[in-house]
Amino acid sequence: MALKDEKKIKKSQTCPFQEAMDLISGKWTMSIINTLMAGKMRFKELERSVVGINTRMLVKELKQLENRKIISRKAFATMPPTVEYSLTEKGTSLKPVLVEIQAWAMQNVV
Amino acid sequence: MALKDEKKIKKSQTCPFQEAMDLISGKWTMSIINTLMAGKMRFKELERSVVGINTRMLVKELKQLENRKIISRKAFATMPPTVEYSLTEKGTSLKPVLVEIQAWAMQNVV
DNA sequence: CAGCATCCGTTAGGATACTG
DNA sequence: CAGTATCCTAACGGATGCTG
Repeated sequence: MALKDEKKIKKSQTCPFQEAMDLISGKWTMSIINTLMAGKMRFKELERSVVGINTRMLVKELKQLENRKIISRKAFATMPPTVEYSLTEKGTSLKPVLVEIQAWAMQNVV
Repeated sequence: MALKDEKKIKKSQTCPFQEAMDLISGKWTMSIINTLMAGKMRFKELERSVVGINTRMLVKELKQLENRKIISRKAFATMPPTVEYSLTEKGTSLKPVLVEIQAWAMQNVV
């Protein structure tokens, strides 16, 4: 059976900036991307690394990020299954954004 | 009477990064900040500049941003009333973040 | 392990009428 | 003009059990 929580990619956003914000928004999105900046990671690893997230949210985010070509998913037909997530070129290019947010956070939220 | 939609500042976030993300997230937040980068603006001006937003959302965002010291509000006892919103030092310091997001948006979302 | 399904409460966001 | 109030819907997010 198909998925229940099928993702609906919001089309027809106004400007690219809004679309970017739409992507960046989301409680866990940037944390996941940030975590993946360190290198590829398996599902369970991510679940442990991104403190506080739960399975459903992680699955959801990963799917959305995959759809948006921010991350890529590689599954291996092992038993038990192995799935590796890593940033795409597009995903990696978010690094400067991440850096600036972190810099701002350190200086201001303290 | 007090406000109905009283803002509840989410306390006890984990790390500063999460807090920053919590601030940045929000459909209109960055657009408003971006608009205010150009200089101080009145309520109605903002409502017109931030395309697609409605009164309730603008009020809500402005209040939240004021609470977080990102913008400052100056009201003048004229008739009809005049209220000017402008970025604080803290708000202006978000400029690099904005720049990076926009750069990324232009390159990737196209 | 990787993940989908289900139940469920909370928040975000939208439309719009109204007031000092 | 600068908001407030009210009504509503759609996402977001959390907990947890189950399966190939």
